[in-house]
Amino acid sequence: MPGAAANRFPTLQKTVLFSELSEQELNYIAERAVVRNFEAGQLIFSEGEACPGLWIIETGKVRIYKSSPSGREQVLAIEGPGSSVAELPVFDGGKYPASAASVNEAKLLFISKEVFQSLCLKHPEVALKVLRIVGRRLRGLVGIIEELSFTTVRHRLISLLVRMAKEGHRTSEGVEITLAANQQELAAQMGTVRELISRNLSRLQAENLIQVEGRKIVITDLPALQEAMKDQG
Amino acid sequence: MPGAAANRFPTLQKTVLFSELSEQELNYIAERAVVRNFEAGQLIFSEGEACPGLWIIETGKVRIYKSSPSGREQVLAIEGPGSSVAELPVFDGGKYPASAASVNEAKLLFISKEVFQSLCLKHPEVALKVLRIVGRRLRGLVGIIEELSFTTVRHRLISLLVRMAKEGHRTSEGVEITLAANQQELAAQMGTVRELISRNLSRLQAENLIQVEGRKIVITDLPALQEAMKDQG
DNA sequence: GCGCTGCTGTGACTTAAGTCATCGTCCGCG
DNA sequence: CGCGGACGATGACTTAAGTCACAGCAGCGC
Repeated sequence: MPGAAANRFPTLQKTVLFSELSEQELNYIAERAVVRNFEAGQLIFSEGEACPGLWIIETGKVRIYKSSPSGREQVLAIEGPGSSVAELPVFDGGKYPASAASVNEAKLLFISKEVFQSLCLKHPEVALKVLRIVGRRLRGLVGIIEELSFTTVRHRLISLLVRMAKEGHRTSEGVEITLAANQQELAAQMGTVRELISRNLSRLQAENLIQVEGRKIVITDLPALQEAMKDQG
Repeated sequence: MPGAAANRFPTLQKTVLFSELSEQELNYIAERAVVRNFEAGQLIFSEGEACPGLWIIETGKVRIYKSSPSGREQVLAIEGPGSSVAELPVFDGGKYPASAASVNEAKLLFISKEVFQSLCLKHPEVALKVLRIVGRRLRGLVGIIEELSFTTVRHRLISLLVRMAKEGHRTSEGVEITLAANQQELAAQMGTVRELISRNLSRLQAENLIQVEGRKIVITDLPALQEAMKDQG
């Protein structure tokens, strides 16, 4: 099936993990990878399951999260095309530490851990790449811990808005940004509940720092918003 | 200095990371490693500093932690002899994501990232070992996030006591354990403040679940203690 | 013994977080 | 048009977390 392999080729090449491999090696992987399609919100794997291999995202976004017995969720990361998911449990032989689900419609490649491990042994650069990626992931987790442990929901929300402001577009009123998700999801991303998102947005609006119109938010006073973040560090 | 190298040899051999290397290779590393001694509580590196290499613990314990502007601390991990510290930032070229300090008197080996990276390229098994260790670390961090995000201080404290109970020794009164650190440090390990540790210990005692005598704690009713953990999710 | 220091216990209080219930609005669909 | 579902706002309340201040008590040095 060289045809099928050729189809997957462009994705693999774009994948950070494999960017330095030769065409031949990419084909080797492509022939051994399995494609799977997921519809929006579909579960990819669950926390606690044995981990048979790793996933490469071809299209769509994937949400990696923990859920509590009481139904609350904490998002650990959201990954997009070219990223890999579950690189790590592949190596220590343990279970998945968290669950993953597609955010929207998504197409993923699955690579068994045997194939991947032998690839790492043959091409040590790949292993180093994995380490680099995992490094980024670890930084992300440490950041979450820092926020959970030291800051308030208000602080985390402002922090998100300020980060988004960098990519929003300026208007005469201020910087305009659009929330990518509903409040339930935002809450999961900052480890709290929906109501607190709603309340804090209202409060920021009452303080004349932002203007909320549905998911569109105009940051009317960015400097003051950043200042408000420092207040209760 | 073959003599100096020989001195470091036993440690390297015991190090999880290098357990599969030949004597020759261990010597290669030993000759390029630098020994450094730290007194109790001394800073090894600070969050945000550039990361010139990784550390191997020969003796003593090392505390990896984040600190907040207001002075609070959150412990991410405590590592003992044979463990490595800062394996990860070595690879992605970034800064240290957290700080590290010796808990007690400690002796560490320092290996520059150049030496270590070339070692990984020459011996892919080492890279896989690193990945395995990093996997464990990542699980630890995810566990902290889960606790911070879903549970109360009371829950975390009970959880710690129950874990320690496995290694405590039985008496006629119950299982006896000894806290390894003062309350300030316990608080840092569970991401809270000293007062809450004190209060929660008192409360558990008032509920007849434990008996506190300084740092010695007798768990008089282990099953009930475990039950109390389930109560508030 | 005296005073210093580090550690702990606790009261009194403030504030953040979370829960529960309710209501309104928008939107799609039969 | 009217119904239902998803989403968001919000009031009322409970509880956990954190802050501040202070007191008590071992242990140590002089």
